[in-house]
Amino acid sequence: MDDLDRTFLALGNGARRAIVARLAMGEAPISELAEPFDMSLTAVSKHVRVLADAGVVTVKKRGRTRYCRLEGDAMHAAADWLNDYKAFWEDRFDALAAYLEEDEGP
Amino acid sequence: MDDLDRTFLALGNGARRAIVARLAMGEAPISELAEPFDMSLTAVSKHVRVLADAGVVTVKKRGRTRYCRLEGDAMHAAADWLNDYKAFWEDRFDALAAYLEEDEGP
DNA sequence: TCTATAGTCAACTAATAAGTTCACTAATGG
DNA sequence: CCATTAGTGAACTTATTAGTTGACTATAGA
Repeated sequence: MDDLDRTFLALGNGARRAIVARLAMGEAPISELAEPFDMSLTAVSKHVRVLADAGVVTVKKRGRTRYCRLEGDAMHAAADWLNDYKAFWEDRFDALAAYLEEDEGP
Repeated sequence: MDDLDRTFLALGNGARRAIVARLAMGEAPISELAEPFDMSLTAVSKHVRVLADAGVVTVKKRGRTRYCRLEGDAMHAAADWLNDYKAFWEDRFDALAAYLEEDEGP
């Protein structure tokens, strides 16, 4: 499994995307991330680990609290991958053809 | 499981992303998609089904052949979701703050 | 020091994913 | 008609995911 696999799989879950959305507003402890969910803290902690393994978030311990924050790089890579196919939702097939010929393709 | 879940999960596999890359060059039958893989046709057929269930590709039967082609909408939605967090890889936290205040947030 | 808080770890269950093989259907071409 | 090609379906294995509970560690605060 490669990095992109892990990133896309991490984002393929609504709870984890909600965590990402929350962290976009600023770092937060795991227990705070867990509040909106009808789910054990353990379960949320596992979701955070999936995001962390994918590099989408980093976790830092201060005292007894683990603070999570969003890291852009993994999502950037995923967005870059997707954007190679922009032509398919923008009716710019000419641009895609040009892109594909320029190199080995996406 | 919602649409975005299915799309991200579908893309969270290298073989399926390779299929998407191939289809960006034009539609292709499943047996042609299978050629580069060291995998049974049945397995590739299942990968195509995962992509189709996510709306990433459509499959049309002509004669005994199923032609697959890329559909932009699902990937577009995924790219849109990711682009809401662009500020995290572009050091434009001001822009994100503005975005988050403008409405309910991402 | 004692208690509450923050979170992890281990063990378990139930569901889903990724692959296989084999049997099958449906269309093509000679 | 017959063999080949294209692909599906069912049954199976193995691994992973998502969640649970209960016991545990570590820190904070009165």
